[in-house]
Amino acid sequence: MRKVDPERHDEKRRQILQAAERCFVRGGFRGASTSDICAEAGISPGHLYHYFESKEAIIAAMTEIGLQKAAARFDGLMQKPDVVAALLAEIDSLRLKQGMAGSMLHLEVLAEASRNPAIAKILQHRSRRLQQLLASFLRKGQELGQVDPGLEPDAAAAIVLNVVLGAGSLRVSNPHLDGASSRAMLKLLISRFLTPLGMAET
Amino acid sequence: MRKVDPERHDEKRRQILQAAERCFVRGGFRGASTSDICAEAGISPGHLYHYFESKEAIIAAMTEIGLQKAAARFDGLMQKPDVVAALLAEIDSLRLKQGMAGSMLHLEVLAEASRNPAIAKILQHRSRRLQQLLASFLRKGQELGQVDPGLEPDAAAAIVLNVVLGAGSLRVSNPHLDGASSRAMLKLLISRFLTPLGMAET
Amino acid sequence: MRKVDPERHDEKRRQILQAAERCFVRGGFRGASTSDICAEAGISPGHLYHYFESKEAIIAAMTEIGLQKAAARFDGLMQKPDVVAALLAEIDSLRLKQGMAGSMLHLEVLAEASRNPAIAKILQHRSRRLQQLLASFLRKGQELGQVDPGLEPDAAAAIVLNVVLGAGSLRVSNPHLDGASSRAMLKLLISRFLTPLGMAET
Amino acid sequence: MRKVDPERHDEKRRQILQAAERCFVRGGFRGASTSDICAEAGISPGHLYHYFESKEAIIAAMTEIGLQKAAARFDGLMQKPDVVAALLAEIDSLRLKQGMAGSMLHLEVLAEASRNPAIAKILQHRSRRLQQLLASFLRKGQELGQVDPGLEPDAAAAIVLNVVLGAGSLRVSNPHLDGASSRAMLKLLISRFLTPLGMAET
DNA sequence: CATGAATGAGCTTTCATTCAT
DNA sequence: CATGAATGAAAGCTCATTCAT
Repeated sequence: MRKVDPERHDEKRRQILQAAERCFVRGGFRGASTSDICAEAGISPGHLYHYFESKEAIIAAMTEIGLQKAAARFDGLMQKPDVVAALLAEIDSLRLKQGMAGSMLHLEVLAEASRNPAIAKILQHRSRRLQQLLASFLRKGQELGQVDPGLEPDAAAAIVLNVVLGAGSLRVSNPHLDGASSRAMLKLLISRFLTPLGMAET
Repeated sequence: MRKVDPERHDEKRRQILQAAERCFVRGGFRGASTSDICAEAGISPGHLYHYFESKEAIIAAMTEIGLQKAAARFDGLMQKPDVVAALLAEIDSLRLKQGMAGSMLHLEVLAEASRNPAIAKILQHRSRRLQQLLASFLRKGQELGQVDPGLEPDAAAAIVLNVVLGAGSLRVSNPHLDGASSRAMLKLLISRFLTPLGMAET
Repeated sequence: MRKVDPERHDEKRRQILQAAERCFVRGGFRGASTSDICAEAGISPGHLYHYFESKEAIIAAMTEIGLQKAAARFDGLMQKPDVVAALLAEIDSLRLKQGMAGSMLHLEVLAEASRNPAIAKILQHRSRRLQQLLASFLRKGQELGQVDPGLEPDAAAAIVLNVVLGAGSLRVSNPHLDGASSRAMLKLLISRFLTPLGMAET
Repeated sequence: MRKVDPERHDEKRRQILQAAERCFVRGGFRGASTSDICAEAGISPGHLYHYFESKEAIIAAMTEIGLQKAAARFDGLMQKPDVVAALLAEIDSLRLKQGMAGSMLHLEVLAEASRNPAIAKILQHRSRRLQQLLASFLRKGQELGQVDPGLEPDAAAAIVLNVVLGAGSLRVSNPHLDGASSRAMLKLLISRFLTPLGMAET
């Protein structure tokens, strides 16, 4: 005799977010209309507002989720013994798993954040967390002699994150590019940046 | 009964594009209306269509111009004796000169291209040119022993270009970041990537 | 298997009407949504329709109640010995007790009635009752020599009622007006209108 | 070769306001949609916003115009020799000329002003002007011995104005009322209020 | 009795584009 | 060349009401 079923509510929210994601991938944040999202989610136009206060709230929720997922992945990395190798492996998996969708949405988030303060705040907050995670990861690597101790961990983490997350746009400007070789090149870039000078190259 | 003066026409086009740029920086491609652009350019709403077929044509023209400018800058680099040093200097000047505007517009172009085939085509065409330019530049560096001969020039050029152009989004996700130190970090990243293994670090 | 308890039902109806009144004072009949009313009454949106057929039924019920209350007050006046004095005292208490709420709602009722036949009917029916009450009151005053015998009681009652009930709008168009002095002025107006010509002024 | 024709623009604005007035009389400020107004004015839905910033701007403009017209009428009164007689004559003409429309709109304005600060401001500003006009009118009457010198002109003006403007709602709550006799009653009310005590009644 | 998910029409407003002047 | 009036589709959002549970 439960009055409210918060599980069902959350489940529906998740479904709507997934529908929204598909629409946003197709047309971007501005290009996808709330009607599109409702149609994709199989609900009526007004009902969307039972679950989200506004279209912007959907964008915000999706931004949050996207970056939370990324953080969860990095959390997993912290357990691996070889820091640099783990990071390089991560590059491979990042690119493969999310396909185009993730990259495109990340571009959308960046573009939106550059003029929408609410989204900017979420992006910055989550980015900071990711960087702190990566920085502590790098520090561990420095202690183990796997990462160049001369690198300031926080600034290095910011740069590495930006490069890795920005790699998705390679496909946009160079669709003809060979995925494997550009991924290899990217790993080489990161590897040379982080590896202590005296060490041999993989 | 003066004929259409093609110079005046082009001059006006340029003015409108500059006005459009200001509007797009403020609100993005979708967020800026043609009326905004007309107001900014000091012309009437209808008159815009004497100079551009559609709003998309404006976006296309601006994408072209933006990438042409970047190409022109790289052209200049080709004259410098030390290839890597020139590239690093370029990173500094890139960031300083265009400020936020350039980065934000580049994000817009990428986001737009990821779902608008017309813009994608322009972006890809111009990117290819830029990469060819940079690749031949790298090849020259390899001949002079300034660039690691093991790097495949085309793939390396793509990666380097992506990293440099994507650096603008650092400011979006990390507004608090110290510009100088992140610029230094970025230069170190590029330098370690390109420099032959045996050479000392700057 | 308890039957529907009509007392509980009526009690709930009253609670909802009170909640509705608060909402209508804030935003007017059109400006307050049924959801607002439900939230204010602490019930779920659907449950409202167990107590009222429609939003208009709530408005109608409130119109009825408001005018019934006014009638009850006038009923009390009928017992007082000095007719005009009782009426003037009533003016004071009317203004003080209902504050802004009563006036604003009366304005809403008038505005709504001017285009909603159902509400108009209620308003007219209840107004007629009030006027008959006041008219018989005036007749009594005429018999006692306290009210000018030359005044036709029904028409005079209509005018006096309109003036008194309309006084609430003074605060809307003149918020800076001194309440006491305008009340005094209003009492003078009514007093001079009703008092027989030969009699001295209070 | 005039570029803009402000006359045409103003003429169109006036036409739209007239169309809006008809719609507002029918359904009130909230009940009439912008689409209704556009249809009534014979323009497309979007084009309304060429002439008015928002629906509220239309309401505001109409409020202004309505009260300006009232002020213009009162201005005319200032010329008449017998102050009270002129005012009474005005009551007759007021009621006849504007028919139901004026009264209903005035009710709308009052109801709207009671919760919309922007409209309240306009109403209060214009009301103040009207009252100052009427007050100076009354002062003149006092000098000429036509108005009771004991009345404080400003407060008296506020009351008289409220009674006269509020008379329109008589028709709403008493549609069956005889216009002539209630008008006579109203004039008697005003006359007894203003006339010096010693003077005979008309 | 009571909930809140669900509907769908309708709201105000924006905007790229066209066209008579 | 240039204007700005005009269009009409579509946007995000609200709301009275219904209904399965």
